[in-house]
Amino acid sequence: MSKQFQPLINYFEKIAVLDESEKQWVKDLFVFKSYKRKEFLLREGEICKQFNFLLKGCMRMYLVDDKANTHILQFSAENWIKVDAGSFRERTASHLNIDTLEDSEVLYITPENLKLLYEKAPKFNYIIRELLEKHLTSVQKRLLQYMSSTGEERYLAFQKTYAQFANRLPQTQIAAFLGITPEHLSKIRKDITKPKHFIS
Amino acid sequence: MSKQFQPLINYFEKIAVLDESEKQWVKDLFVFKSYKRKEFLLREGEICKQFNFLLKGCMRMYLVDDKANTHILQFSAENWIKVDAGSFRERTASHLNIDTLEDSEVLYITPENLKLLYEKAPKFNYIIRELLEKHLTSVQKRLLQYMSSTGEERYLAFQKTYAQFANRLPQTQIAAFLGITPEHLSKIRKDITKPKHFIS
DNA sequence: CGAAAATTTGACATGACTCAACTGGAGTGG
DNA sequence: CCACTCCAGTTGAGTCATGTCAAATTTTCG
Repeated sequence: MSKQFQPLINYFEKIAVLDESEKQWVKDLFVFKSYKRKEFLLREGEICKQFNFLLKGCMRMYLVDDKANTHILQFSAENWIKVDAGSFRERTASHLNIDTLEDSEVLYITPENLKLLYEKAPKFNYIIRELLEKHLTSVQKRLLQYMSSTGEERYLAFQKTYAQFANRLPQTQIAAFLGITPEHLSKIRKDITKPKHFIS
Repeated sequence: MSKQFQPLINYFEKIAVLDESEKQWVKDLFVFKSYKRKEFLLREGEICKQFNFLLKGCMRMYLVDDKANTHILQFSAENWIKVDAGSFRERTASHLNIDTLEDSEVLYITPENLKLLYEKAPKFNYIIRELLEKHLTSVQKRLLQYMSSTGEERYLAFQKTYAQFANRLPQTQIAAFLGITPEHLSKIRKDITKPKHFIS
Protein backbone atom coordinates (compact mmCIF):
# COMPACT_ATOMS: atom_id res chain seq x y z
CA MET A 1 0.00 0.00 0.00
CA SER A 2 2.58 2.55 -1.02
CA LYS A 3 -0.27 4.88 -1.84
CA GLN A 4 -0.33 5.90 1.84
CA PHE A 5 2.80 7.92 1.32
CA GLN A 6 1.26 10.23 -1.21
CA PRO A 7 -0.30 12.68 1.28
CA LEU A 8 3.03 13.04 3.05
CA ILE A 9 4.91 13.56 -0.19
CA ASN A 10 2.34 16.10 -1.31
CA TYR A 11 2.79 17.86 2.00
CA PHE A 12 6.54 18.11 1.52
CA GLU A 13 6.16 19.12 -2.10
CA LYS A 14 4.12 22.14 -1.12
CA ILE A 15 7.47 23.42 0.09
CA ALA A 16 9.95 21.92 -2.38
CA VAL A 17 9.74 19.45 -5.25
CA LEU A 18 11.29 16.06 -4.51
CA ASP A 19 13.16 13.86 -6.96
CA GLU A 20 12.65 10.11 -7.10
CA SER A 21 15.44 9.22 -4.72
CA GLU A 22 14.19 11.71 -2.16
CA LYS A 23 10.71 10.24 -2.39
CA GLN A 24 12.17 6.81 -1.96
CA TRP A 25 13.95 7.84 1.21
CA VAL A 26 10.68 9.09 2.60
CA LYS A 27 9.06 5.76 1.82
CA ASP A 28 11.94 3.84 3.36
CA LEU A 29 12.27 5.84 6.54
CA PHE A 30 8.71 6.69 7.54
CA VAL A 31 6.63 3.97 9.18
CA PHE A 32 2.89 3.45 9.11
CA LYS A 33 0.96 2.94 12.33
CA SER A 34 -2.67 3.07 13.39
CA TYR A 35 -4.20 3.94 16.74
CA LYS A 36 -7.55 3.46 18.40
CA ARG A 37 -9.40 6.35 19.99
CA LYS A 38 -7.87 7.41 23.33
CA GLU A 39 -4.56 5.70 22.71
CA PHE A 40 -1.37 7.52 23.69
CA LEU A 41 1.43 8.35 21.27
CA LEU A 42 3.40 10.02 24.04
CA ARG A 43 3.11 10.20 27.82
CA GLU A 44 4.78 12.75 30.02
CA GLY A 45 8.07 11.41 31.34
CA GLU A 46 8.79 9.53 28.14
CA ILE A 47 11.07 10.70 25.35
CA CYS A 48 9.25 11.63 22.17
CA LYS A 49 10.56 9.20 19.56
CA GLN A 50 8.09 9.80 16.79
CA PHE A 51 7.82 12.70 14.42
CA ASN A 52 4.25 12.02 13.28
CA PHE A 53 2.34 12.94 10.15
CA LEU A 54 -1.42 12.36 10.42
CA LEU A 55 -3.06 10.50 7.59
CA LYS A 56 -6.40 10.20 9.32
CA GLY A 57 -8.09 10.97 12.61
CA CYS A 58 -7.54 13.61 15.23
CA MET A 59 -5.24 14.07 18.21
CA ARG A 60 -4.20 16.54 20.86
CA MET A 61 -0.95 17.46 22.58
CA TYR A 62 -1.36 18.73 26.12
CA LEU A 63 0.13 19.50 29.50
CA VAL A 64 -1.35 18.40 32.81
CA ASP A 65 -0.39 20.94 35.45
CA ASP A 66 0.11 20.49 39.18
CA LYS A 67 -3.57 21.29 39.84
CA ALA A 68 -4.46 18.43 37.48
CA ASN A 69 -5.80 20.79 34.82
CA THR A 70 -5.33 19.88 31.18
CA HIS A 71 -3.97 22.52 28.80
CA ILE A 72 -4.09 21.69 25.12
CA LEU A 73 -1.24 23.07 23.08
CA GLN A 74 -2.36 21.81 19.72
CA PHE A 75 -5.01 19.82 17.92
CA SER A 76 -4.04 17.98 14.76
CA ALA A 77 -6.06 16.33 12.05
CA GLU A 78 -5.36 15.02 8.54
CA ASN A 79 -2.15 16.31 6.98
CA TRP A 80 -0.74 17.83 10.12
CA ILE A 81 2.54 17.22 11.89
CA LYS A 82 2.49 16.17 15.53
CA VAL A 83 5.62 15.99 17.67
CA ASP A 84 7.03 17.39 20.90
CA ALA A 85 9.89 19.10 19.12
CA GLY A 86 11.82 19.79 22.31
CA SER A 87 11.80 16.24 23.59
CA PHE A 88 12.36 14.72 20.14
CA ARG A 89 15.30 17.02 19.53
CA GLU A 90 17.07 16.88 22.84
CA ARG A 91 16.15 13.30 23.69
CA THR A 92 14.87 14.52 27.03
CA ALA A 93 11.80 13.47 28.96
CA SER A 94 8.70 15.24 27.72
CA HIS A 95 6.30 17.16 29.93
CA LEU A 96 3.56 16.71 27.35
CA ASN A 97 1.09 14.03 26.39
CA ILE A 98 -0.18 13.16 22.94
CA ASP A 99 -3.29 11.03 22.52
CA THR A 100 -6.01 10.42 19.97
CA LEU A 101 -9.53 11.83 20.03
CA GLU A 102 -10.56 9.52 17.19
CA ASP A 103 -9.22 6.35 15.59
CA SER A 104 -6.17 7.56 13.73
CA GLU A 105 -3.42 6.65 11.28
CA VAL A 106 0.02 8.17 11.11
CA LEU A 107 3.30 7.96 9.30
CA TYR A 108 6.16 8.54 11.67
CA ILE A 109 9.92 8.80 11.56
CA THR A 110 12.35 8.20 14.46
CA PRO A 111 15.09 10.65 15.45
CA GLU A 112 17.74 8.27 14.10
CA ASN A 113 16.02 7.93 10.76
CA LEU A 114 15.35 11.63 10.51
CA LYS A 115 19.03 12.24 11.00
CA LEU A 116 19.67 9.74 8.24
CA LEU A 117 17.13 11.48 6.04
CA TYR A 118 18.93 14.80 6.54
CA GLU A 119 22.18 13.13 5.48
CA LYS A 120 20.81 11.28 2.48
CA ALA A 121 18.52 14.07 1.32
CA PRO A 122 19.83 17.41 2.62
CA LYS A 123 16.89 19.17 1.05
CA PHE A 124 14.96 18.14 4.14
CA ASN A 125 17.01 20.52 6.23
CA TYR A 126 15.39 23.21 4.16
CA ILE A 127 11.91 21.66 4.17
CA ILE A 128 11.80 21.06 7.89
CA ARG A 129 13.18 24.51 8.54
CA GLU A 130 10.33 26.01 6.53
CA LEU A 131 7.79 23.90 8.41
CA LEU A 132 9.25 24.96 11.73
CA GLU A 133 9.19 28.62 10.79
CA LYS A 134 5.52 28.41 9.91
CA HIS A 135 4.76 26.57 13.08
CA LEU A 136 6.73 29.04 15.16
CA THR A 137 4.78 31.90 13.65
CA SER A 138 1.50 30.25 14.50
CA VAL A 139 2.47 29.52 18.11
CA GLN A 140 3.61 33.11 18.51
CA LYS A 141 0.34 34.33 17.10
CA ARG A 142 -1.51 32.20 19.57
CA LEU A 143 0.50 33.53 22.50
CA LEU A 144 -0.22 37.10 21.46
CA GLN A 145 -3.89 36.39 21.02
CA TYR A 146 -3.88 34.79 24.40
CA MET A 147 -2.29 37.85 25.96
CA SER A 148 -4.54 40.38 24.29
CA SER A 149 -8.06 38.95 24.33
CA THR A 150 -10.78 37.52 26.55
CA GLY A 151 -12.10 33.98 26.55
CA GLU A 152 -15.08 35.04 24.49
CA GLU A 153 -12.91 36.68 21.83
CA ARG A 154 -10.66 33.64 21.70
CA TYR A 155 -13.63 31.35 21.29
CA LEU A 156 -15.02 33.38 18.40
CA ALA A 157 -11.59 33.41 16.75
CA PHE A 158 -11.29 29.67 17.27
CA GLN A 159 -14.56 29.03 15.53
CA LYS A 160 -13.32 30.86 12.47
CA THR A 161 -9.75 29.60 12.36
CA TYR A 162 -10.48 26.02 13.34
CA ALA A 163 -13.91 25.62 11.78
CA GLN A 164 -12.91 22.08 10.79
CA PHE A 165 -12.38 21.19 14.44
CA ALA A 166 -15.15 23.21 16.03
CA ASN A 167 -17.85 20.68 15.19
CA ARG A 168 -15.68 17.66 15.63
CA LEU A 169 -14.52 18.24 19.19
CA PRO A 170 -16.33 18.11 22.52
CA GLN A 171 -16.57 21.44 24.33
CA THR A 172 -14.43 20.22 27.19
CA GLN A 173 -11.54 19.88 24.77
CA ILE A 174 -12.13 23.25 23.19
CA ALA A 175 -12.19 24.86 26.64
CA ALA A 176 -8.87 23.21 27.49
CA PHE A 177 -7.46 24.60 24.28
CA LEU A 178 -8.76 28.11 24.91
CA GLY A 179 -7.47 28.07 28.46
CA ILE A 180 -10.83 28.45 30.22
CA THR A 181 -13.05 26.10 32.23
CA PRO A 182 -15.80 24.11 30.48
CA GLU A 183 -18.35 25.88 32.67
CA HIS A 184 -17.12 29.23 31.55
CA LEU A 185 -17.21 28.22 27.90
CA SER A 186 -20.78 27.11 28.37
CA LYS A 187 -21.69 30.55 29.71
CA ILE A 188 -19.88 32.26 26.87
CA ARG A 189 -21.87 30.26 24.35
CA LYS A 190 -25.06 31.23 26.08
CA ASP A 191 -24.14 34.91 26.05
CA ILE A 192 -23.31 34.87 22.36
CA THR A 193 -26.81 33.83 21.38
CA LYS A 194 -28.26 36.68 23.43
CA PRO A 195 -26.68 39.73 21.83
CA LYS A 196 -25.61 42.44 24.20
CA HIS A 197 -27.63 44.94 22.25
CA PHE A 198 -30.88 43.49 23.51
CA ILE A 199 -31.81 46.19 25.98
CA SER A 200 -34.64 45.42 28.42
CA MET B 1 36.89 45.91 13.37
CA SER B 2 36.35 42.33 12.33
CA LYS B 3 36.45 41.40 15.99
CA GLN B 4 32.75 42.30 16.19
CA PHE B 5 31.90 39.13 14.34
CA GLN B 6 33.36 36.85 16.95
CA PRO B 7 30.30 36.74 19.26
CA LEU B 8 28.09 35.83 16.30
CA ILE B 9 30.48 33.15 15.09
CA ASN B 10 30.72 31.76 18.61
CA TYR B 11 26.96 31.69 18.74
CA PHE B 12 26.75 29.65 15.53
CA GLU B 13 29.57 27.40 16.60
CA LYS B 14 27.68 26.37 19.69
CA ILE B 15 25.58 24.46 17.17
CA ALA B 16 28.09 23.46 14.49
CA VAL B 17 31.75 24.17 13.80
CA LEU B 18 32.34 26.49 10.85
CA ASP B 19 35.21 26.30 8.39
CA GLU B 20 37.05 29.39 7.18
CA SER B 21 34.92 29.96 4.11
CA GLU B 22 31.73 29.70 6.15
CA LYS B 23 33.07 32.23 8.62
CA GLN B 24 33.99 34.49 5.75
CA TRP B 25 30.45 34.35 4.35
CA VAL B 26 29.14 35.40 7.73
CA LYS B 27 31.52 38.34 7.76
CA ASP B 28 30.58 39.31 4.21
CA LEU B 29 26.83 39.05 4.57
CA PHE B 30 26.09 40.38 8.05
CA VAL B 31 26.10 44.14 8.55
CA PHE B 32 26.91 46.12 11.67
CA LYS B 33 24.54 48.82 12.89
CA SER B 34 24.07 50.75 16.11
CA TYR B 35 20.93 52.27 17.60
CA LYS B 36 20.16 54.86 20.23
CA ARG B 37 17.72 54.13 23.05
CA LYS B 38 14.07 54.16 21.90
CA GLU B 39 14.91 53.75 18.23
CA PHE B 40 12.81 51.40 16.12
CA LEU B 41 14.20 48.44 14.20
CA LEU B 42 10.75 47.54 12.95
CA ARG B 43 7.35 49.24 13.00
CA GLU B 44 4.06 47.49 12.45
CA GLY B 45 3.00 47.71 8.84
CA GLU B 46 6.57 47.42 7.59
CA ILE B 47 8.20 44.25 6.31
CA CYS B 48 10.89 42.89 8.62
CA LYS B 49 14.08 43.04 6.57
CA GLN B 50 16.62 42.38 9.26
CA PHE B 51 17.49 39.16 10.99
CA ASN B 52 19.29 40.73 13.96
CA PHE B 53 21.93 39.43 16.34
CA LEU B 54 22.47 41.63 19.38
CA LEU B 55 26.02 42.50 20.25
CA LYS B 56 25.11 44.98 22.95
CA GLY B 57 22.07 46.59 24.55
CA CYS B 58 18.51 45.49 25.03
CA MET B 59 15.34 45.48 22.94
CA ARG B 60 11.76 44.33 22.92
CA MET B 61 9.39 42.96 20.27
CA TYR B 62 5.75 43.76 20.92
CA LEU B 63 2.20 44.03 19.64
CA VAL B 64 -0.06 47.02 20.20
CA ASP B 65 -3.65 45.80 20.25
CA ASP B 66 -6.83 47.63 19.28
CA LYS B 67 -7.28 48.87 22.85
CA ALA B 68 -3.80 50.44 22.57
CA ASN B 69 -2.29 47.98 25.06
CA THR B 70 1.29 46.85 24.54
CA HIS B 71 2.06 43.13 24.71
CA ILE B 72 5.72 42.18 24.76
CA LEU B 73 6.53 38.94 23.01
CA GLN B 74 10.21 38.90 23.73
CA PHE B 75 13.05 40.80 25.34
CA SER B 76 16.53 40.36 23.91
CA ALA B 77 19.94 41.29 25.17
CA GLU B 78 23.53 40.40 24.26
CA ASN B 79 23.91 37.29 22.09
CA TRP B 80 20.24 36.93 21.25
CA ILE B 81 18.50 36.79 17.90
CA LYS B 82 15.75 39.29 17.22
CA VAL B 83 13.49 39.03 14.16
CA ASP B 84 9.81 38.78 13.27
CA ALA B 85 10.24 35.40 11.62
CA GLY B 86 6.82 35.46 9.97
CA SER B 87 7.24 38.82 8.29
CA PHE B 88 10.88 38.20 7.39
CA ARG B 89 10.03 34.86 5.83
CA GLU B 90 6.89 35.68 3.94
CA ARG B 91 7.84 39.26 3.08
CA THR B 92 4.52 40.38 4.51
CA ALA B 93 3.71 43.42 6.62
CA SER B 94 4.47 42.83 10.27
CA HIS B 95 2.01 43.37 13.09
CA LEU B 96 4.86 43.75 15.52
CA ASN B 97 7.23 46.47 16.61
CA ILE B 98 10.85 46.15 17.64
CA ASP B 99 12.57 48.98 19.51
CA THR B 100 15.48 49.47 21.86
CA LEU B 101 15.31 49.92 25.61
CA GLU B 102 19.00 50.88 25.75
CA ASP B 103 21.62 52.05 23.27
CA SER B 104 22.32 48.93 21.23
CA GLU B 105 24.49 47.36 18.56
CA VAL B 106 23.49 44.58 16.18
CA LEU B 107 24.74 42.51 13.31
CA TYR B 108 21.96 41.89 10.83
CA ILE B 109 21.44 40.03 7.59
CA THR B 110 18.78 40.74 4.94
CA PRO B 111 16.44 38.09 3.50
CA GLU B 112 18.30 38.19 0.17
CA ASN B 113 21.64 37.69 1.81
CA LEU B 114 20.35 34.98 4.10
CA LYS B 115 19.13 33.14 1.02
CA LEU B 116 22.60 33.57 -0.44
CA LEU B 117 24.14 32.30 2.77
CA TYR B 118 22.00 29.17 2.61
CA GLU B 119 23.20 28.59 -0.96
CA LYS B 120 26.86 29.26 -0.34
CA ALA B 121 27.00 27.56 3.04
CA PRO B 122 24.22 24.96 3.27
CA LYS B 123 25.26 24.15 6.79
CA PHE B 124 23.24 27.18 7.81
CA ASN B 125 20.05 25.38 6.89
CA TYR B 126 20.96 23.06 9.70
CA ILE B 127 22.12 25.76 12.09
CA ILE B 128 19.09 27.97 11.64
CA ARG B 129 16.82 24.95 11.91
CA GLU B 130 18.35 24.12 15.28
CA LEU B 131 17.97 27.70 16.45
CA LEU B 132 14.35 27.73 15.36
CA GLU B 133 13.62 24.50 17.13
CA LYS B 134 15.00 25.87 20.35
CA HIS B 135 13.10 29.07 19.96
CA LEU B 136 9.91 27.23 19.17
CA THR B 137 10.29 25.16 22.30
CA SER B 138 10.69 28.27 24.41
CA VAL B 139 7.68 30.05 22.93
CA GLN B 140 5.61 26.91 23.49
CA LYS B 141 6.78 26.77 27.06
CA ARG B 142 5.76 30.35 27.56
CA LEU B 143 2.31 29.74 26.11
CA LEU B 144 1.78 26.80 28.44
CA GLN B 145 2.96 28.76 31.42
CA TYR B 146 0.63 31.52 30.43
CA MET B 147 -2.28 29.12 30.23
CA SER B 148 -1.59 27.39 33.50
CA SER B 149 -0.60 30.07 35.99
CA THR B 150 -1.62 33.36 37.56
CA GLY B 151 0.11 36.70 37.18
CA GLU B 152 1.85 36.22 40.48
CA GLU B 153 3.21 32.83 39.51
CA ARG B 154 4.38 34.17 36.16
CA TYR B 155 6.13 37.06 37.88
CA LEU B 156 7.98 34.76 40.25
CA ALA B 157 8.99 32.52 37.36
CA PHE B 158 10.13 35.56 35.39
CA GLN B 159 12.40 36.69 38.19
CA LYS B 160 14.14 33.34 38.15
CA THR B 161 14.33 32.73 34.42
CA TYR B 162 15.13 36.28 33.40
CA ALA B 163 17.16 37.37 36.40
CA GLN B 164 19.45 39.24 34.01
CA PHE B 165 16.53 41.35 32.82
CA ALA B 166 14.60 41.70 36.07
CA ASN B 167 16.84 44.45 37.42
CA ARG B 168 17.47 46.07 34.09
CA LEU B 169 13.90 46.75 33.04
CA PRO B 170 11.25 49.15 34.36
CA GLN B 171 8.22 47.47 35.90
CA THR B 172 5.93 48.78 33.20
CA GLN B 173 7.82 46.71 30.66
CA ILE B 174 7.83 43.62 32.81
CA ALA B 175 4.07 43.93 33.26
CA ALA B 176 3.59 44.17 29.49
CA PHE B 177 5.67 41.01 29.12
CA LEU B 178 3.73 39.13 31.78
CA GLY B 179 0.42 40.22 30.30
CA ILE B 180 -0.85 42.15 33.30
CA THR B 181 -1.33 45.85 34.07
CA PRO B 182 1.44 47.80 35.83
CA GLU B 183 -0.96 48.49 38.69
CA HIS B 184 -1.59 44.80 39.14
CA LEU B 185 2.11 44.01 39.11
CA SER B 186 2.63 46.63 41.79
CA LYS B 187 0.03 44.91 43.98
CA ILE B 188 1.57 41.51 43.35
CA ARG B 189 4.94 42.82 44.48
CA LYS B 190 3.37 44.20 47.61
CA ASP B 191 1.64 40.88 48.39
CA ILE B 192 4.82 38.89 47.96
CA THR B 193 6.58 40.75 50.75
CA LYS B 194 3.65 40.08 53.08
CA PRO B 195 3.46 36.28 53.15
CA LYS B 196 -0.01 34.80 53.14
CA HIS B 197 0.88 32.77 56.19
CA PHE B 198 0.77 35.82 58.40
CA ILE B 199 -2.55 35.16 60.13
CA SER B 200 -4.24 37.97 62.12
C1' DC C 1 -33.03 0.99 28.34
C1' DG C 2 -29.63 2.55 31.72
C1' DA C 3 -24.98 4.12 33.13
C1' DA C 4 -21.44 7.23 32.21
C1' DA C 5 -19.99 11.40 30.25
C1' DA C 6 -20.77 16.01 28.64
C1' DT C 7 -23.12 20.18 29.21
C1' DT C 8 -25.75 23.64 31.57
C1' DT C 9 -27.02 26.44 35.42
C1' DG C 10 -26.63 29.11 39.70
C1' DA C 11 -24.36 31.01 43.90
C1' DC C 12 -20.32 32.61 45.39
C1' DA C 13 -15.16 33.62 45.47
C1' DT C 14 -11.00 35.46 43.43
C1' DG C 15 -7.98 37.40 39.87
C1' DA C 16 -7.35 41.11 37.21
C1' DC C 17 -8.71 45.62 35.10
C1' DT C 18 -10.08 50.64 35.14
C1' DC C 19 -9.81 54.96 36.72
C1' DA C 20 -8.44 58.47 39.55
C1' DA C 21 -5.62 60.24 43.10
C1' DC C 22 -1.37 60.32 45.38
C1' DT C 23 3.89 59.71 46.14
C1' DG C 24 8.51 60.10 45.16
C1' DG C 25 12.39 60.58 42.50
C1' DA C 26 15.03 62.42 38.04
C1' DG C 27 15.75 65.90 35.14
C1' DT C 28 15.64 70.95 33.73
C1' DG C 29 15.75 75.78 33.67
C1' DG C 30 16.14 79.87 36.30
C1' DC D 1 20.37 75.23 44.77
C1' DC D 2 15.49 75.67 44.38
C1' DA D 3 11.04 75.26 42.14
C1' DC D 4 8.83 72.85 38.65
C1' DT D 5 7.48 69.35 35.70
C1' DC D 6 7.40 64.71 34.21
C1' DC D 7 7.21 59.98 34.70
C1' DA D 8 7.23 55.62 37.07
C1' DG D 9 5.28 53.45 40.70
C1' DT D 10 1.76 52.94 44.44
C1' DT D 11 -2.77 52.81 46.47
C1' DG D 12 -7.79 52.30 46.87
C1' DA D 13 -12.67 51.80 45.24
C1' DG D 14 -15.53 49.75 42.20
C1' DT D 15 -16.29 46.48 38.31
C1' DC D 16 -15.75 42.76 35.07
C1' DA D 17 -13.82 38.28 33.74
C1' DT D 18 -13.18 33.93 35.13
C1' DG D 19 -12.83 30.16 38.48
C1' DT D 20 -14.90 26.81 42.01
C1' DC D 21 -18.18 23.84 43.51
C1' DA D 22 -22.38 21.50 43.51
C1' DA D 23 -26.60 20.23 41.40
C1' DA D 24 -29.64 19.61 37.46
C1' DT D 25 -30.10 18.27 32.71
C1' DT D 26 -28.97 16.35 28.34
C1' DT D 27 -26.41 13.44 25.34
C1' DT D 28 -23.85 9.40 24.14
C1' DC D 29 -23.23 4.78 23.65
C1' DG D 30 -22.76 -0.05 25.18
